[in-house]
Amino acid sequence: MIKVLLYEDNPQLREGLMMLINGSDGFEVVAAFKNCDNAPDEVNIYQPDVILMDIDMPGTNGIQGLKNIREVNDKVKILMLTVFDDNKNVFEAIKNGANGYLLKKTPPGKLLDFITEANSGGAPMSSSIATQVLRMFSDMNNTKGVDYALSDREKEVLQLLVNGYSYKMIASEMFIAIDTVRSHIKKIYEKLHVNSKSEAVAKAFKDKLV
Amino acid sequence: MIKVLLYEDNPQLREGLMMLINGSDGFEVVAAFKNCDNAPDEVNIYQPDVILMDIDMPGTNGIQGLKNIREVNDKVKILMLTVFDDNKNVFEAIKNGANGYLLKKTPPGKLLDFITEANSGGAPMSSSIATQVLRMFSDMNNTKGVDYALSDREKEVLQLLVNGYSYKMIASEMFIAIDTVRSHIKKIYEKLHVNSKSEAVAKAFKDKLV
DNA sequence: AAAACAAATACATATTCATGCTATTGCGGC
DNA sequence: GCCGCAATAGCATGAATATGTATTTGTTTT
Repeated sequence: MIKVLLYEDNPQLREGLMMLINGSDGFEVVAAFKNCDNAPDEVNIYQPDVILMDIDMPGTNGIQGLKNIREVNDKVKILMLTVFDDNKNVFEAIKNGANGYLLKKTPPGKLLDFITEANSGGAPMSSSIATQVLRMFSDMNNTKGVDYALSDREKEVLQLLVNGYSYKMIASEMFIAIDTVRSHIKKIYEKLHVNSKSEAVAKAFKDKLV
Repeated sequence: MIKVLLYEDNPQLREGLMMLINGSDGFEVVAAFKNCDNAPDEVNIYQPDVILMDIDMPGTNGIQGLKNIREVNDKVKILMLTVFDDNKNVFEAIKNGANGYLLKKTPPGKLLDFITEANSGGAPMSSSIATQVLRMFSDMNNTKGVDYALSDREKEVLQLLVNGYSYKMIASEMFIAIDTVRSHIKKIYEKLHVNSKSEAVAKAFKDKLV
């Protein structure tokens, strides 16, 4: 028996979900609330397996509710429910430990599957959400950004700068004279359009050169 | 009719998949190959809607095949197939524009659903994969890491350092004396366990303090 | 072959940094 | 009321950095 806790402000939808879930073998709604202002306490009391959490609720919204619950319990599976697959909320929810993200238009049969899936450690997502997540992921990791046309040697020097090496240390690390280090760094500054070590380091991080 | 292109080195599995897909209404295998050494050309010739791509293949592996195809075609949907849900490959595949990631143990009926889902713009994933993706995502964005107990003022100074300001500029920006800037920075260095501006900047980025 | 560029080295100088020590003020906790 | 701490400020000194100019030696491109 999977114990479900429900947070949904719309009375019709809340009742509908309760009927659906309670009417299905192996599922049970242990409680349902119209806001998650006291979610952490309620989770403690009812010890659900899975929580269905609406995103848009008056008072404490779903994301905040998620955070509050996660502060006291990182074991219960939390599925976020929303009307729109808007980028920002998806991102926030995932960051804060949601186990899945479903659109409200998910058909009832599918919803029960998703609850089961979450309960057994899966990460159910409506397909449009999954697509977004993959896109965010690949965007985030493919920034390889601007090409400053640094020479190999200059890249080496920059790498060492980022590691916090002084000119002197770079010189001995690379077996070259300190004056050579200077000229490399000057060239790097020109190419990156900066004029200090820390700016170069910052730029290296921002543009994922390292 | 969804046109499917198949890359799978295991003859039994390849035949099995062909039979399954060709035997189902609305699906058709346009071609099947035991390696993806010439994948880009083959994609051009057969114009499939969806590609099922095994990860572990002799010669060009699935990830490399994915990259090669994506260089000439970013429209065709590519589903990666694998025996293991190993972290590194999932990550690589997603980065390089895979549309979904399925375990080979996916039941046949489900597989057809997944192909349909991919074809209509979704991102089908076996649930254990989806769980991994979410975890990677949240790890990556929740590093809020170590707490160095910087005071508010120290955080301001660090922020300006990261922006490439000199002590003098920070002083005038914050309306304080340059010696005060020094004191703050000395304190920051102690707290971050560094001893130069660029190390502090690097640490700020690494530990997502900014 | 000439031109362009990368890598290495050298010297000079002004500015900026790192570090030590000291000291005042104001605020919150005990 | 005393203590600790954050924020402020000053002074001194040696080390590191930024910038300009110049030369030599290979490699690659045209």
